[in-house]
Amino acid sequence: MSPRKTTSQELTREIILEKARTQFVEKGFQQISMRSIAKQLGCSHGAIYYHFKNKAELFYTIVEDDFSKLNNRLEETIQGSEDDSTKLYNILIRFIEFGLNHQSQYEIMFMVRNTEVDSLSQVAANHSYQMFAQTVQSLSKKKLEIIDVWSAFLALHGFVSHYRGYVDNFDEVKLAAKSHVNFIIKGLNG
Amino acid sequence: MSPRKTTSQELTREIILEKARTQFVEKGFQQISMRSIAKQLGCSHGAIYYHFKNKAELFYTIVEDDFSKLNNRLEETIQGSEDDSTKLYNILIRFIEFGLNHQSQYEIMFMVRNTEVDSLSQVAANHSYQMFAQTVQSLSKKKLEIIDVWSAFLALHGFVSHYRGYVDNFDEVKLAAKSHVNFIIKGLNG
DNA sequence: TTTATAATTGACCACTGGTCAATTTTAGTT
DNA sequence: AACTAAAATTGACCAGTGGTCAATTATAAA
Repeated sequence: MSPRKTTSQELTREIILEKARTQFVEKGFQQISMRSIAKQLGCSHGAIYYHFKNKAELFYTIVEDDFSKLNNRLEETIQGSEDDSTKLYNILIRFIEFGLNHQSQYEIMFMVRNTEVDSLSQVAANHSYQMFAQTVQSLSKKKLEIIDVWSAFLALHGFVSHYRGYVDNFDEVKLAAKSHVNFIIKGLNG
Repeated sequence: MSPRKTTSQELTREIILEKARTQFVEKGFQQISMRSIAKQLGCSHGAIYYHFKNKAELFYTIVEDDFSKLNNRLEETIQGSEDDSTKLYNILIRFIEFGLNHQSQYEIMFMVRNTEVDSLSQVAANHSYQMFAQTVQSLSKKKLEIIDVWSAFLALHGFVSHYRGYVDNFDEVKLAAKSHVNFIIKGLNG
C-alpha cells in the first residue's frame, strides 16, 4: 500500500464538485466515471465516496446549484420593468437558453430516469416548473388554462430535448428558438 | 469447453430479435445487456456478435421495424376519408400515441445520443419527420411556415419525452395528449 | 470419409459503480 | 513529546458491462 499523498490541498466536498463539474459539463452524466474524476483530483475513487453517497448524489449537488440560478433569472424577469408580453417572451426564451447552456444539468433535472437522483430531481424540477407556471400565468394577457401552461412548458422542453447534444450552446439556435417561442405564444393566446 | 448445443432450433437473426425485443421493450436500451439476451436465448453472448455487429445495431434493427409501422399509420391517415382538420388532429395524436406505446423505440430514434446507432437513427428519424411535415403541411387550412411545422413537431416531442418513463402507455395520458394537440393546432392556426 | 466453411463457445480485455478492511493523517489531551 | 481517538484515504475486491477472438464443434457438400 503506497503512503497517503501529502495533502498539499485537502480533498473537500467543494474541490470535488469543482473538478467534477468541469468533466460533467463537458461530457455529460453517463460518460464521466468516478475514476476519471478521482484521476483529475489525484486521489483514489474510493475517497470520493467518503464525501458523496454515490455518483448520482454528486452530480445532483451540481445540478441543484445551477437550477437555483435559473429560478433567480425567472424571478429577475418578473421584477423587471418591461411590459408583460415582453416579459413573457423573455421567460420562455430564457428557459430554452438555460437548457441549452446547461445541457448536462438539464438532462439530469428533466430527462434522466431510473437513478437515485430521481426523487431529488423531481422535487427540484417541480419547483422550477411551479415558478415557471406562476410566472407565465401572471404575465399572460388573458386568463390561461393551467393545462395550456403545461403544454407551453412541454413545447419548450421538446425544443431543448431535441437540440441538446446537437448544438453546444443557445446561440447556435437562437433564431429557431425565437420562432419556437412565438409559436408557443400563439398557442397561449390562440 | 462444452460441446455445442444440439440445434433444436438454430440461432437465427430473427430469433435473436424476437427475444431481444421482449427485454428491450420491457426495460429499455440501457438496462438490457447482451448477456441477459444470450441467457434467455440459451447461448453465449459471443454468438450474438456473430449475427449483429454490436448492441446498437441489434436494437436499431428492432427500432427500424417499428418506425416503418408509424410511417404506415401516418400514410393510412392521409388516405382516410375524414376531413382535413380531423386528419391533422389524428396525425398529431397518433405520433404521441406511438411514442408512448413504443417508448424504447422512440428513445433510440429521437433521444439516444453518442452511440453508433446515431447515424442510422438520424436517417430514419429524418425520414419519419419528413413524412410528418409533409402530411401536416398538406392538411393544414392555411399555408404553413416550415418553421412552424418544425415547432409543432418539437412540441409533440416534448410531450413524449416528458411522459416517457412516467407512464406505461398512451391511454394513461390520453386527455392530456388531446389537450396538448389542441394547443399545437392553435399554434399552427394562430 | 474427407474437407471446407459456418456457427458457437468462453476465456479474456478494459472498463463501470460501489464496498470496505486496513492504513495513514490529523487534531486534541495528557 | 507521547498517546489516542476520530477522520480521511487507499486500493484490493465484487459483480457487472460491451466487445474480441483463437479454439472448437456442427454441418453440409464432394
